[in-house]
Amino acid sequence: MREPPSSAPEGSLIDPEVHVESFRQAREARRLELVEDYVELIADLIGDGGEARQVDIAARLGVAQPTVAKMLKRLAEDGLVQQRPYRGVFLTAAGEALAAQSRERHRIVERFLCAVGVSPETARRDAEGIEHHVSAETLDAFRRFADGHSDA
Amino acid sequence: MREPPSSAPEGSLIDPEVHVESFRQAREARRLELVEDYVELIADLIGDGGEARQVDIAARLGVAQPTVAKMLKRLAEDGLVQQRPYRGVFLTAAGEALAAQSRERHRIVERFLCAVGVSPETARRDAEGIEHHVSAETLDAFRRFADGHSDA
DNA sequence: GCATAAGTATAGCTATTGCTATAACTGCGC
DNA sequence: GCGCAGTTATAGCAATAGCTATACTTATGC
Repeated sequence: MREPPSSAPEGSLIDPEVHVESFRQAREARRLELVEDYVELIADLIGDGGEARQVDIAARLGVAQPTVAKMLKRLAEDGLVQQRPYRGVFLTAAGEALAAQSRERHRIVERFLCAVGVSPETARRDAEGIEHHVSAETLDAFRRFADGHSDA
Repeated sequence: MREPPSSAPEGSLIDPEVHVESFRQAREARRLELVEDYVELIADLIGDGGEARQVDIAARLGVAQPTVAKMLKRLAEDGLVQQRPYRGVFLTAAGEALAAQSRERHRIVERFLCAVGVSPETARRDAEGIEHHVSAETLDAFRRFADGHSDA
């Protein structure tokens, strides 16, 4: 009692393959969000005070210290950070690279939001979530726009 | 060997409370993402073909059918959908409301991305992830911008 | 140098979201 | 009305990300 949807979609539904790909991309981004947040924050903490302690990371992220410890173990397995027991945590070359990239993207998104009229506080908070879902092409458009409207 | 960070932040670090709040908001958004995606998709499927079957939802989302079944049970517990065993799934009034809101937000974000010069395909894919992290204020800015540049 | 405070590690729990495999049910053809 | 194909339900597993409680290590003060 269902006609094959081969030719004419009768509603607002888009191509299933595109749909799947969009969701797949969103899931993938969600998986990487936390990793990027951690690496970005560790880079900031090291840049600010010379070291990144678990308690500081936990306080910044708003989570408990064991949660951070577990995550750092995973980041170490992924080769992004290096940790010495009971000592601080450092970024590997790969970690530095990812942090730099994340920070740059974050900065562009935040600046862009301000450029389109969002208040600085909201821009900062929304950028934290949006940055992970911005593709290279969109980031490029954001950068161009922000550059062109930096003082409007 | 660490001075108290009471007065002057010497690096690029923002106020810890703001930091925590940003991450908390991002985590909260992440928790709601899936729910909104499901409800939005169910509304689309019903609007398109009159019914939303688990296999169709699974095919669109790119996940397995049992994953959908489990999620629908949760949505039913949350009062967003109503399901009859071995029959289709329907949206409750609350589900309809959430779907309408999600769809509207999705539409605005996608339209906005196109307005700033992103290609339609990329706009569609990025919107799927971005929409969940856009606050009311930012959405308003997006809408204003898209309305003013609909044909530029 | 020893006690205490601060920071880190570990154990064990929960919830979420994905999977595969398989059982149960519906509806259709014949 | 029986069987088979399609659909849904259920069971059980894994990974992730959070938590509390507690043990361990380091560093500091005296």
